[in-house]
Amino acid sequence: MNFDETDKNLLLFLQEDAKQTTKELSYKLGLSVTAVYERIKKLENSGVISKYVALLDKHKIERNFVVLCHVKLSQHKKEYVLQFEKEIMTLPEVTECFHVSGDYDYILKICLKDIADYRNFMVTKLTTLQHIASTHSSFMISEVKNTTAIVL
Amino acid sequence: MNFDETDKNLLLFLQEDAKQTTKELSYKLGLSVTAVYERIKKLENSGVISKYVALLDKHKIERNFVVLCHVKLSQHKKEYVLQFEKEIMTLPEVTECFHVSGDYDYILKICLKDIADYRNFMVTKLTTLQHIASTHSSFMISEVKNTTAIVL
DNA sequence: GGTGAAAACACTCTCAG
DNA sequence: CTGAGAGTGTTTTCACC
Repeated sequence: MNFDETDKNLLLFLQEDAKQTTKELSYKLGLSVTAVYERIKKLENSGVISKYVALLDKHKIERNFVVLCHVKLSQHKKEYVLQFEKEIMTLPEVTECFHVSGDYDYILKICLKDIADYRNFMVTKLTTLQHIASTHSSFMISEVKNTTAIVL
Repeated sequence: MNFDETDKNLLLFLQEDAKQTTKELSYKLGLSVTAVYERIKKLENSGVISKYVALLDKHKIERNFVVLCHVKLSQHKKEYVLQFEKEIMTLPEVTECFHVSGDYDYILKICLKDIADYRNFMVTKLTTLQHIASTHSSFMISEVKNTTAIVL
């Protein structure tokens, strides 16, 4: 798909605040309401905009103890990889899990209440998974930048 | 703040799809439109719901080359830390940056088009920052799980 | 806490140009 | 792309359980 400057600006506005009305956006973009409406529908229907979501304040819901956990598997057999990934999917504490290159196989982002919950999670959930060779956790000290928006 | 089961379900629904009407939500929750409306307003006004955003498909916008980069500073002087964080904030390619405990000081998530853009970013942007001792990058092979929703 | 209804308003969506 | 109109959802208030 091809994006002109108006599309790029529109996508940035919607990534910052999805509850703006087409009227507000039409003013910011210098277009008519209908023109903006049709551009948004095109971006939605083509799948460029995948979904609209509410973001929560991690402090207010007591999930601001964030851990980035590196995981290494004992073997890279297809069966082991698939089983590990399947089990990770079911853990609500794990909000992100990326299969990566390098010393470790996976990097997980885990959102918890405090270090007691972290200990509980590691002992009763993560380390009970099969085929894990080792893990290495980094605790988040502060969130320097954390955006869902991608600038085009 | 205190959340009952209805609030928890409501927050989950809104984290999955923020464009649902209060009518749809009232049906799913077994409440009246007014009751749902007032709960949502309360969650918005208290800051539990911090914002509503559009999420984009990284493949469709050609930013699906994701790198998780570990950065170590040469010294932890307050001045160096603040300068590094300030500069990171201005880089649009960096969508997330966490100050963490452990061997490295920061973990960054960087979204780019391809490995050529990665090379360019490292050479012309990241490694030109002051006070960086070392970096270690892991390329994302696959996204096992990537959600913005936190289950309460 | 909750319901249901009514009214005013704003927005979405379609259509002719 | 624009402007206008019809349809729909939002928002508020109210009496009441």
